[in-house]
Amino acid sequence: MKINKLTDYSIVILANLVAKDENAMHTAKELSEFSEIPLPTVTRILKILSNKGILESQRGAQGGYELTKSSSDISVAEVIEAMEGPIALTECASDDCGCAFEPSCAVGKPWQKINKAVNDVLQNISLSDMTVRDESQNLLKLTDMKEMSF
Amino acid sequence: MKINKLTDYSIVILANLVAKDENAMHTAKELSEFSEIPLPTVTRILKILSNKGILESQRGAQGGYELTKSSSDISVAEVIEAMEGPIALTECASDDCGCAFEPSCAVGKPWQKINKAVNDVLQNISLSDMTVRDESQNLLKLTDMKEMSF
DNA sequence: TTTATATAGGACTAATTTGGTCCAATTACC
DNA sequence: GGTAATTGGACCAAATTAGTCCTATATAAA
Repeated sequence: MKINKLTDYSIVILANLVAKDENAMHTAKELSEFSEIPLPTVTRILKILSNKGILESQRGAQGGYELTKSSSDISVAEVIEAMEGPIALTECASDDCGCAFEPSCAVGKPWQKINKAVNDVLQNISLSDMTVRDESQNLLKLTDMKEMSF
Repeated sequence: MKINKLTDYSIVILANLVAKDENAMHTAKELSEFSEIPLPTVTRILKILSNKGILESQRGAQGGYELTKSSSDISVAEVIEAMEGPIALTECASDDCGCAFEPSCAVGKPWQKINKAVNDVLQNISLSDMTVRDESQNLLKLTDMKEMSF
């Protein structure tokens, strides 16, 4: 029932990218320092997001990553799907399960309803919504989150 | 983003219990055979559900488990929470996170909104809704679900 | 053209979580 | 007392996830 740690990180990283400058390029190193997440982990996440089309990458000097569209047009659902595949609470619960049993599936329909509803929730919150600054202009860092747990 | 297998099982087991006879006692053995889930796993799940107050247990001969309330009064959220704790997509995202950073938490609020919405969805589907029979009166068995995946 | 800077892709290991099983103890009915 | 059933806990195996590292490739600037 929880999203993966990497997925959690990815949203923190993206929110920080938006907070810094949504329209600029940012290197992995920069985002790593900013988010206080180890560089190898950050690069791995950025590669995934880039492959899935949420970020655009440019190699070489002056390269880096930038959003492919406005932060208000990127939903949390999109990011979660990029990181961990289709959003579904159970294995056999996606709309296009495609299995032979689907037409007569007894449990499928309720789960499909549930999944659709959960999906809707996540579709309707954008990266921009997730990017919040407090008064002191401190941006979200991972250490905050660690200390905040429990 | 997925519920645990055990949680998935637990809903199948409960749905089958409801389907058989919502107001009767059922032994672990009976539910195991009916759901085609191995007995040790079923007993483990029933113990958890019993500890969390969703089922009432009676030991000894003629004992077994029965629902503590009507299946239409038991939400899917309740079952998921019993099996795997509070429903929250991230660690630090429950309403009563209780940590020192909460008042100034930059990312908390959006996640809390998301979690609340997801919770609402799951609160509004009952065990009774999950118990569906097809025309041929065949009840849900685990084998169906296995074969249905992919 | 060389050098420094970045990402790309993939392999690999370690850590954690989850699933599944089993045993000894307890309770209740007949 | 014997049988049928749950209880609690320990335990191992399997699967997933997190995290790191290495080599290749691309680009910009000196």
